[in-house]
Amino acid sequence: MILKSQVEWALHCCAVLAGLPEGRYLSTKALAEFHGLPKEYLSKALQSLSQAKLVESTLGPSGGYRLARPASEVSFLDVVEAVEGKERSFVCSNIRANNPCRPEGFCDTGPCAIARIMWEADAAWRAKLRGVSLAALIQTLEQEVPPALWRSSGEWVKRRAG
Amino acid sequence: MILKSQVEWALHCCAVLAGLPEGRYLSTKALAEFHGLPKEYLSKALQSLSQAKLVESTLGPSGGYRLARPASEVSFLDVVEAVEGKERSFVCSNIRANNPCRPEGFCDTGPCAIARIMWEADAAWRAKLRGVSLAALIQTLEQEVPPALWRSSGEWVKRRAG
DNA sequence: CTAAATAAGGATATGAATTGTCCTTATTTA
DNA sequence: TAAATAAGGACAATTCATATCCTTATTTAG
Ligand code: SF4
Ligand code: SF4
Repeated sequence: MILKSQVEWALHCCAVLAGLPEGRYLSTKALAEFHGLPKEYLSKALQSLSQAKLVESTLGPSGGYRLARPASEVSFLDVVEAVEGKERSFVCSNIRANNPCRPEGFCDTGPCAIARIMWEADAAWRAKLRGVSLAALIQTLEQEVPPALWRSSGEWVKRRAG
Repeated sequence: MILKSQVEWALHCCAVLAGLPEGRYLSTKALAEFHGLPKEYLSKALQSLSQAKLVESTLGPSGGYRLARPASEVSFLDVVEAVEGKERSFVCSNIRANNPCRPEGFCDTGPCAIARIMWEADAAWRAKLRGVSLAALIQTLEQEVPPALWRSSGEWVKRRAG
């Protein structure tokens, strides 16, 4: 059960977009270069973010993406679900229905305890992700990333932002 | 990010084994019939449980599996990790190393904030699963499963237990 | 106005993981 | 002694993640 690498890519891209000067856009090409990723495939992840309304896009030279909301109002969960989907990680194939002791036409009432427990764990995972915003991430990164690298990266991004 | 169906199978099998009379074994064949699953493939899941020391096995007629510990001391997490592995769901491919602004030979100190946050969510998921034992599951099931079905299933299992 | 740059997305190829089957071997009990 | 079983190796089928290529419509820069 491994998250797709697009989740990591999307989180990194959102972190960069969150540091963009107000109103500017950053293109797929720039984001791909900055992270050393295949442009065409990264594009799919960005399209997922766009479909989820987390980012806005514009066309043409100086086009690209920007956050559709303040970074404080975009959570990790938003990004993860945009890429990975909202489905729960445990899917019940209802194998209890195969129990040979069941009377004919027996019908279960709702999900069983096993599924409920697995889903509670899933909910705990999502709650944790919901509790962290991109703004909080940026704040942590700013403290942790060496100042020289932080500054040069910021300038690189501004140079490429249309 | 979907858990393999073997997780569901393993949990169901453990639930059945937890209800087994003291000291008896239940075979792969019986477990497969009870759940309507392919015997050969279910066998792989049971082997995982065996390798994780959650169940004990014995050979020959009347052979099969039984829990290696009291049901109160086997958690959902034990079962899930036996089948799905202990690796975290978020893997970091360290794409920050591709940042074109990095000085040559720059070396990061430890995992970044993105990875740490994802791993915290993973830990929350595992904590939830660690908090529920097979004994607790059985108790819930006994309350929820219709008494007639509960009883007939118990008898079916006893008949097949070697 | 024109040409270049871009997002969006369809089609398709590749590789890896999951799911499933089949067979052999060693062991244990009936 | 023979049947039943766990263990596990080999392999096939399917699904999914990853990646590339191409077309289209739109927007801005020049
Ligand atoms: S017992 Fe629960 S997890 Fe298993 S098949 Fe039924 S609903 Fe699904
Ligand atoms: S920023 Fe974090 S998640 Fe991204 S590559 Fe670095 S350590 Fe991994």
